[in-house]
Amino acid sequence: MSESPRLSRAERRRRTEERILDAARELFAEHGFERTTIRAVAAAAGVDPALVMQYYGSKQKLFAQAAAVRLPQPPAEGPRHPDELIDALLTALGVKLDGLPATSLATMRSMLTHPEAAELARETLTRQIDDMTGALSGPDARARAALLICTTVGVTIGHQLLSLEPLRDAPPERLADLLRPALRGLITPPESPAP
Amino acid sequence: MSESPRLSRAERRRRTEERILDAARELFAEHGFERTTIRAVAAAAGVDPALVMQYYGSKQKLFAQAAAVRLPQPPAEGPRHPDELIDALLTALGVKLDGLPATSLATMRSMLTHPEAAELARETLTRQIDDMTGALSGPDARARAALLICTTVGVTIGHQLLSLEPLRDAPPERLADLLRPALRGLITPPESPAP
DNA sequence: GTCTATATCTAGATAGAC
DNA sequence: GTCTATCTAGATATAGAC
Repeated sequence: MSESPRLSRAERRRRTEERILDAARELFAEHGFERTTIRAVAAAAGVDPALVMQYYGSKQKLFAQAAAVRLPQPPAEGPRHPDELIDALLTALGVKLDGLPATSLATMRSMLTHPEAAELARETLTRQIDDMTGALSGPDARARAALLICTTVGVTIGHQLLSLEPLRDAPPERLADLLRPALRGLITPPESPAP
Repeated sequence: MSESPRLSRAERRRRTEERILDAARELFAEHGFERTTIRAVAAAAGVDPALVMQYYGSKQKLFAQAAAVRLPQPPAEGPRHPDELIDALLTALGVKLDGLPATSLATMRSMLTHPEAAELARETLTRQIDDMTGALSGPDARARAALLICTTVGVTIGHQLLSLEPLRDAPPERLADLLRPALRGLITPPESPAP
């Protein structure tokens, strides 16, 4: 079981930390903050519970690390073509792909019941809304942006977190195709035909 | 403080039970299952914690009562006019109005982290999806119905549970108007112009 | 550095006094 | 019938042995 023997102490420690964090992410993503125990995380990572505390200080801090989202999208500069926007949306929220990263799922899973996760989610979503707002033209851009983001959130929840059977069984690309006209309905400025 | 003195014992008890249930609904809706304590419910209802147990047996059972949704919409018979469907959707999920009943909020708040709430939510949403499916024509009716429901769920979460500022500040009717084209994009059968 | 053992805290549930 | 007091379980967090 022991890996290559030439691993520095620091390297071994780094790997253990990472293993713990990965385990935490998965459990937080699956069960949420409250129902995930330090013991379970330790067991999943194959370490002692005390070690988890040693490394991360508290359950809160462990969650903060596990759920920290490194926003990967600074692009969204100025208005773009609607179809690009739609694709960006579908990609960004992982509707297209088979699943969001555990990091995002962890935040999402707990955002309705854990204050810190709620704050994190609000910040992330607000930022996404702001980016999207800049890309929209016409009246009520900010509200429309918010509705766009919330739509993808709702679909993600139904698909990834609740596993609603009609969404779970449908191929992701098909869902993306079905969603396109709806998203376009929010992207197209209201009360004026498409430009 | 004592009410009209001519209240039968049974009547007084009934009112106390109701007061407890109301308090439970609000706290479950606001904080979720895990973070709501029997003690807090009792305090909010102005009774002793033991009384809550006496009446409802367990926290689980109290939650089940508080979150039990009496589905108020058997209508949805056969296909209708798209605009009617849209209005029904917007009304049903309380986007239009100022808020959902605490009962529904309680279920929603906990559906991502509490297994029983998740099951309840799945049943309710699946039923709504089924009703909606029957009202849609064209291919992939069930998937489109699911996307419609999830959209309203996402907006409700952003609005009522996360209080995203762009949604919180916008008048509900305005949001409804902005959502209409998007919902229409899912109601209109794909790959064919509007009938 | 790692783990055993334990302290402490919180909350659900219960028993018995009034 | 109502409440005080308590029991119990489960979890975070810590102290100290190895």
